[in-house]
Amino acid sequence: MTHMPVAERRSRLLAAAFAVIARTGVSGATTRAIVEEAGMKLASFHYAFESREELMAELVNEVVETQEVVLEVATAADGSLVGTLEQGLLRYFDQVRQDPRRERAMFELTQYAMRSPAMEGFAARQYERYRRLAVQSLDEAATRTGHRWARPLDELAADLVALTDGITLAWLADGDDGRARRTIAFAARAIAAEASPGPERPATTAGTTRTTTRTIRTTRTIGTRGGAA
Amino acid sequence: MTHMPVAERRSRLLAAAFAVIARTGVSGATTRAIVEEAGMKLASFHYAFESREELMAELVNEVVETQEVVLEVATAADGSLVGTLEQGLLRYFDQVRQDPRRERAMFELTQYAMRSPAMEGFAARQYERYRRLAVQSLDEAATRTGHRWARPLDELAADLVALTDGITLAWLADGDDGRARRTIAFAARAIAAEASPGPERPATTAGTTRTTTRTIRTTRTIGTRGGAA
DNA sequence: ACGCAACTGGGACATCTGACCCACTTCTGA
DNA sequence: TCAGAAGTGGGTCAGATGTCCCAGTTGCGT
Repeated sequence: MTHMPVAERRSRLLAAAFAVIARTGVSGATTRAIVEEAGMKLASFHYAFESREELMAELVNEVVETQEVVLEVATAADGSLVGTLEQGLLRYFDQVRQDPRRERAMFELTQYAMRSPAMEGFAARQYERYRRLAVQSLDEAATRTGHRWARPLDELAADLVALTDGITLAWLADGDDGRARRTIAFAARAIAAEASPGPERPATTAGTTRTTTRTIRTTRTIGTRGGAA
Repeated sequence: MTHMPVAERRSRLLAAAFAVIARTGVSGATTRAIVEEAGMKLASFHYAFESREELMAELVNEVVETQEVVLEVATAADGSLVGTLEQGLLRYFDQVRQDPRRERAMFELTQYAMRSPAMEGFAARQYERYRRLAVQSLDEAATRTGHRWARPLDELAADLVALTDGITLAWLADGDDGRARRTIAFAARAIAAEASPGPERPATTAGTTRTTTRTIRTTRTIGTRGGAA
C-alpha cells in the first residue's frame, strides 16, 4: 500500500469497516477482515488506530453525524398533505430497498453501541438526529400544503420515526414490498390526521406541482463501498 | 452436574443461552459462557448439541414458537376503542420496561437469524407470528367496543406491529418513558381511526368494565432466567 | 447385584483474533 | 542531499473459542 496521510487512512478504514459490517455483521468485522476490505496490511490498522474499539467508536460517531438520511419532501400531485407524506415515505422506502444492507448495518451499529458502555448515549443521539430530520420534513410538508400540526412537532417526529423504523424492520425481515407500501399509506394517513387545515398557506402558485428536494447532508464518507444487494 | 435426560439438558442450555444473549449479546454467547450460565461442563454441551450452530438454530425456533408475547386486551373504562387500544399498548410497554434485555435479545436473535442462511425465513415467520397475535387483539378490541375494522385485519395487524416495533426500538435507545407513552397514544388513535362504528355490538352489560386477559401461549421455557435489569 | 448404556469431567488441539514489534522503505524539510 | 520522521510489511504472541477425546462414573433394567 502506498504512502498515505493518517487521516486518509483512518477514513478509508472506517469506510471499509462499514462495508464489512454491512456484509457480514459487526461480529464479522475483525481487524483482518477490515484491512483486507481496505486493501491494507494488518500493521497499518494499528498504525492508524489504537485498537479495534477505537475504530468502532469512531465509526459509530461518524455514522451518527454523517450518515446521509435523505428525507425528501415533494408536494404530491393533488397537493394534499396525506399524499405528500406518502410520497416522502415511499422515497425513503425506495432507498431502503436499494441498499438493505446499509440499513441492516445501521441497526446493528445502533445495537452494538447500546451494549458498549463506552458508547452510551450514542443510540439516544442517533434517534435525536432522526427526529430532527423528521421535524424538518414534517414542517416542510405542512407549510407546503397549508396545514398546521395540532401537536408539538417534536412529538409527531417521534411518531414518524417509530413508523419508519417499524416499516423498515418488518421489510428487512420479510421483504414484502406490498405490505410495506400499505403500511406506508397507513402511516401517511395517521400522521396527516394530526394536522388541521391551518392558516399558514404559503404563497404558492396553485396547480403547480413543485418538487423541492431536501437533502440534509451531502457528506458521504461512510458506506459508499457496499453496493446494493 | 447430576444426571439428566438429554431433552432436559437441551432445554436448560437453550434457556441459559437466551439468558447470556440477553446479558451480553449474541457475540457473547460462547459455548463456555452458556455452559457456565447453565452450571454445566463444556463436554455436556457437545453431548446435548452437535454444535453451537445447532443450538442457535434450535433457540431461534424455540423463540419463534414459544416466546410468550402477552397481548392483553382490556376494555377501557370509558369503553372506547381508542382507550382500549391504548390500554393494551401500555400493558405491552410495561412488559418491555420490566425486562428490556429480553426485548433486546429478541431483536438480536432476529438479526442473527436474518444473517444466517440456515435460518432463512425465521425472521419472516417471527413477524408473521407477531401479526397473528395482533390480529387476535385487534379483533377482540373491536368486538368488545362494538366496532368494525374498515380494512383487512391482516393489514392493520402489520401497521400495529410496525408501531410497537418502532416504539420499542426508540425506547430501548433513549429510555424516554414519556415519549414512548405519547407515541403509544398516537398509535392508539391511528389504529382506531381505521375502524368505523360497526353493527356487531356484543352482548355486554353496559357500564361493567370487564377485563379479560388473553395470553396466547403460556409455555415459557425460554428467557425465564434473565431477571429484570 | 450387576452389567451395559447413558452421561460426566478434565484436558487437549487447531484456529481465529486483537495486539504488537522491529527491520525496512519512502517522504520531507533543512 | 541527506538525516530523521512518517509509514509499511511480515512475523509473532497470548488469549479466546469451537470441537473433540477418552477415561471415569452414574443410573436403570433385569
